[in-house]
Amino acid sequence: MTTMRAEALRVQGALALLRHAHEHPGVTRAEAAASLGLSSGSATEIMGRLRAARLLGERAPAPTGGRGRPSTVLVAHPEGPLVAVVELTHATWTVTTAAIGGELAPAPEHRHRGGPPGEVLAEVGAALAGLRARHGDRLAAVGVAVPGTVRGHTLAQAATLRWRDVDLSGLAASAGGVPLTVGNDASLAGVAEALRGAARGAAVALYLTVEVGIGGVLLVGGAPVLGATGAGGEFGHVPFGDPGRRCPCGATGCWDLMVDGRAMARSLGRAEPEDPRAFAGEVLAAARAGDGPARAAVTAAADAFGRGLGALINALDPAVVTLAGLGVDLLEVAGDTVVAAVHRAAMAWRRRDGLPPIVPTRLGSRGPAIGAAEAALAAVLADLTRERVTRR
Amino acid sequence: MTTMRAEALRVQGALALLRHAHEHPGVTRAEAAASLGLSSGSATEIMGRLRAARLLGERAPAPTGGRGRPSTVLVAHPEGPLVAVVELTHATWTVTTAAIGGELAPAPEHRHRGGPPGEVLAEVGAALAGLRARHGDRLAAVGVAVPGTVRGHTLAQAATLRWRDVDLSGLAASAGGVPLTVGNDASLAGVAEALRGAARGAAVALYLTVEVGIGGVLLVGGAPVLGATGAGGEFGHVPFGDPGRRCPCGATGCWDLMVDGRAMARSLGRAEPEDPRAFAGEVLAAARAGDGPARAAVTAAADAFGRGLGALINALDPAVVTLAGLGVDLLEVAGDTVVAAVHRAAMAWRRRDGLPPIVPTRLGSRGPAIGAAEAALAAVLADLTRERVTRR
DNA sequence: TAAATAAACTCGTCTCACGAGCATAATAAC
DNA sequence: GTTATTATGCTCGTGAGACGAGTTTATTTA
Repeated sequence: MTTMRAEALRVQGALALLRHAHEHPGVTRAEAAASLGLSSGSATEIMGRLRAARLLGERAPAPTGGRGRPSTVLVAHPEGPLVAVVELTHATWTVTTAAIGGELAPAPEHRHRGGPPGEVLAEVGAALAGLRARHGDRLAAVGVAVPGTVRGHTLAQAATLRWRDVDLSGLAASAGGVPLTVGNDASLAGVAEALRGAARGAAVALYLTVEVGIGGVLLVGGAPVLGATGAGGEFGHVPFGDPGRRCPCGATGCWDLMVDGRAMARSLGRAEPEDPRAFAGEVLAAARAGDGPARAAVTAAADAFGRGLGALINALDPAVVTLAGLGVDLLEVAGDTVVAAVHRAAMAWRRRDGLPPIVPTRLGSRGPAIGAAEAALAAVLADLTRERVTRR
Repeated sequence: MTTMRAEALRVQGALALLRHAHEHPGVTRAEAAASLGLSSGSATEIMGRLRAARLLGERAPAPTGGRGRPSTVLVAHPEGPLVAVVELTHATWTVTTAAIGGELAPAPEHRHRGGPPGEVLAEVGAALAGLRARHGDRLAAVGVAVPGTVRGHTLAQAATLRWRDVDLSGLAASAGGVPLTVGNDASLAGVAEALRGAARGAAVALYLTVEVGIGGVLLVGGAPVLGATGAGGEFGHVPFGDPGRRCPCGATGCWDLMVDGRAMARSLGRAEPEDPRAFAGEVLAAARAGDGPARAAVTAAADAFGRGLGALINALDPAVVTLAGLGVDLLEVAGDTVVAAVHRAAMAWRRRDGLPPIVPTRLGSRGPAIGAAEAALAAVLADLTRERVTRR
């Protein structure tokens, strides 16, 4: 009866190399060994074990042009573990796979009719069963990104889908009973941005996405700060707005209400739009085309957005702020207004020392899926601690 | 030329036991081995190495009353490493030591006249030199808690001391050139609360202290989220207050202005007090004694405090909120008001699911010193990764 | 074709943790 | 007071991982 600690210790070196290869796709064995401080002998030994365990493979390098024996490139083992990645949006679903290294296999986007959960989940489940049939035991985990509040394996609330308390653990069963990780799309996109996007390497990063309301997450060392119940990152429901205005969330003055399509409609004297996201798109297009009232509405939203951003920068001191969704548009159309508002809201000494850069997402709409893949792969790597990665 | 990775791996088991003993003072060897999953043989071997390295010792147990051979209690080695702990407040300084396990040696509190930095630092430096003379090489690090903004080893700004850009690295020299960790007093108190106080074990905890303005820190897994420049936790400068009111920090509407002695003075129609902290104390005493206007002023502050708290709970979703300073008084005198305001500011589903407990600090005024000791000891433990903890 | 260079492989050695068996220190039962 | 019971600590042979010196291999340059 060998204890877990010993096993964990044993595979430490192997796991370190595996993690490094995952986090630095395309790295050569020699580079990896150097940055981990491994001797070439140890690297050989560890690679032998990882190859035998079907975790990591090597391929011939693209010729570097330099002298000396070329080093092999570390890649996912061709028969190595895969994770299934499910991305659910208010109108589409996508199922694909990712291997160590994090790259997503291309996959088609399916539209759904926004019906009851069972209908959509059946389709997704069938796709997962297909992956299971194709890849068998290689399928090691499922990562799911959903547009709503997540608690454990259930989607507690998804306003755009009009779903409540939907249990997603059936998806794990469809994929053969493998571990399941479920996350909010914005949180996962933030993770992706911190691991492989515009916030890579930042010790503390803030990710904010504006669609209908504001979603976001604080990332510390690439890990999302999800809070005690997994519902952290509700920055939209901090009262940076008009204290007299009641939010559907039950609080008043929420920042949410000042930034999105609903706010623009109010600025323009219109009724609340059916689809605030689409409405915001129209207003932004008009503003880009030079329409005066539209510009004013966009500028007002940009100002409110920047004011809140400045306050969050005061409180959290991120090294970088990454924006997605309408945030990118506000930055493009009224970047000066955003920056000026951030400036005004920031503490004086922060202005002097330089505020963090505010940059658009680099992964765009693939963020949630990439983040879901990372979450699932992290679970797979963590699980290996218990498995045997021994010689032969 | 042995690489670092190998050394790090070698001492892993020893470090794990050492950390466990540090984090669970008074644990027995048998308990520690069980929770780390070590066999009794391994525990013996590791303890042998740790004893030989003068890191950990054992003492005879208090009789448990149970059957069987009693297990020894893990304690800091009597000749083991010590850290010097410096706590600087607006009116006092204290220098003491802590060993593995984190307990502070009792030490007198010295008053200072709030003069120029050199004067006070000379006194502190002399005390550190004294510790160095007494303990020699056992003194392994210095941890400092200061009432102000810290950047690296310099105290960038300390309003109550009227210091700016004071370099503290001289303190390391006084102690014999050992590593130095400097931290903001509120951040360190938060760390202490998370590791050994009321927030122990919480995955995410929020610590807030009200003195003049609001200091605080978010703790994730016991580690402070200090942000990119080390200036995170400025929750007092988030605009939960009156948007028209300008804050000395350069922003407007800061929460700070609504909660402390200055706010109470405004409520009472008084001029801004010289010493807002002392003034707040008087108002609280009057409120406790039943004075009507004082009660109203305290209630207003409690309401503003609770409103901001609720917003922060929305954004960060802590498992527990720990209060210090005036926050404790507000909770005692007007706890109902605080809780009601939190309730109103929280999102509806959070109200339903239960808000996190809001509790007073358990470490009181010793928080900053305990946190400084923890920070310094963490540096010492991290350093051991490179040292040899080998047999004999 | 040979020299230079960089990387991978081989193999003897070291250290760590394991675990089975034995020794020890306390309480409980008689 | 003596013996059984129980939990713990110690001894020691074993296996695994990483090291590093020396050797082999693959590529570029002369």
